[in-house]
Amino acid sequence: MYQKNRVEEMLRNQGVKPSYPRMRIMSYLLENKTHPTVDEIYVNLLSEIPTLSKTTVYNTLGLFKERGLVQLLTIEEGEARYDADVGLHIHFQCNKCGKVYDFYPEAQMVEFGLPKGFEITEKHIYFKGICPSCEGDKEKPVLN
Amino acid sequence: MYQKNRVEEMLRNQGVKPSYPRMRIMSYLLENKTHPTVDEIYVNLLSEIPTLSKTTVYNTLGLFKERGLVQLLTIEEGEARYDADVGLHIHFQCNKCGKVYDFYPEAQMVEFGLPKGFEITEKHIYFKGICPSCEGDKEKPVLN
DNA sequence: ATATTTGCAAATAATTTGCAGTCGA
DNA sequence: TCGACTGCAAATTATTTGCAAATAT
Repeated sequence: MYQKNRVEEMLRNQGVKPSYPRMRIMSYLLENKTHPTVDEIYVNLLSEIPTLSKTTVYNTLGLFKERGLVQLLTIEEGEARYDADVGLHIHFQCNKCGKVYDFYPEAQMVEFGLPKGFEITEKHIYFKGICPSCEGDKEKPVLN
Repeated sequence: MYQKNRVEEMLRNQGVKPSYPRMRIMSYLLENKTHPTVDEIYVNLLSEIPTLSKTTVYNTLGLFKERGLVQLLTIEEGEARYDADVGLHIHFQCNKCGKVYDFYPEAQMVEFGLPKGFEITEKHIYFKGICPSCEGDKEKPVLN
């Protein structure tokens, strides 16, 4: 469980005013490491923040991304997922259940070089396949 | 320039009937290694195939992907890009001009392992940043 | 003639925008 | 009070779907 103050400080550190919706959205991301979509965040917070609008969720996540507080995952076509872990790690999405897993490889396993002149600001590694719990049947996404 | 017969054979090999639109779409991908979006393919082929519809482009690319003839890139949010090179390589997208570059790293540089039980069918590596031609100003995407 | 492919138009889904109301220093 | 934040509704964009017409074997 993240302290309210801790989250507030995170936001302030990046120049983001810690309004109530922003605090709750950041807390949600920190407490639910499930790479939620905008809609998942919206739906789940709506019961606690009845006045919340999806526009605010979009605005807030866009702002967080700009300030480097979150990562935007484009692993799946047609929907944006957000991750409060901004460090380099591998995302694996199961083609059957749609769940996204995290893996933290040894540093030397992800050492790639690019020619001089390319300034890298973001690195994303996405794998797809079948996860152990879905092993057996190889159908396409069912997403519950 | 790809031989008509060569493309036809590629499609047949994967059980795809080589209709005229399919041949042209595959040729476009083979000749324009720019990771085009559905719309780019559609617009560019329209002058040569006036009856072409976007539905056909969607259908065809979906079929190609199913048969492993092309790769779907989700490097950018909100639009699907397609790549006829299905081997593992690094995609770098410039935040300013939006162009997507390809890099072919040494095999040992992209050796990552996952726990037993995860069956991997696709690997994608996406980098973002500023390319040499856009060096100097770090604005956000302009996309021509 | 029969199955497949194509293409229009409508439907859906995610995201963005315009703008008015609200909140906080 | 002023600028920033929020939220509704409408607009935009990408993609999918239903079905009829065209095509090919």
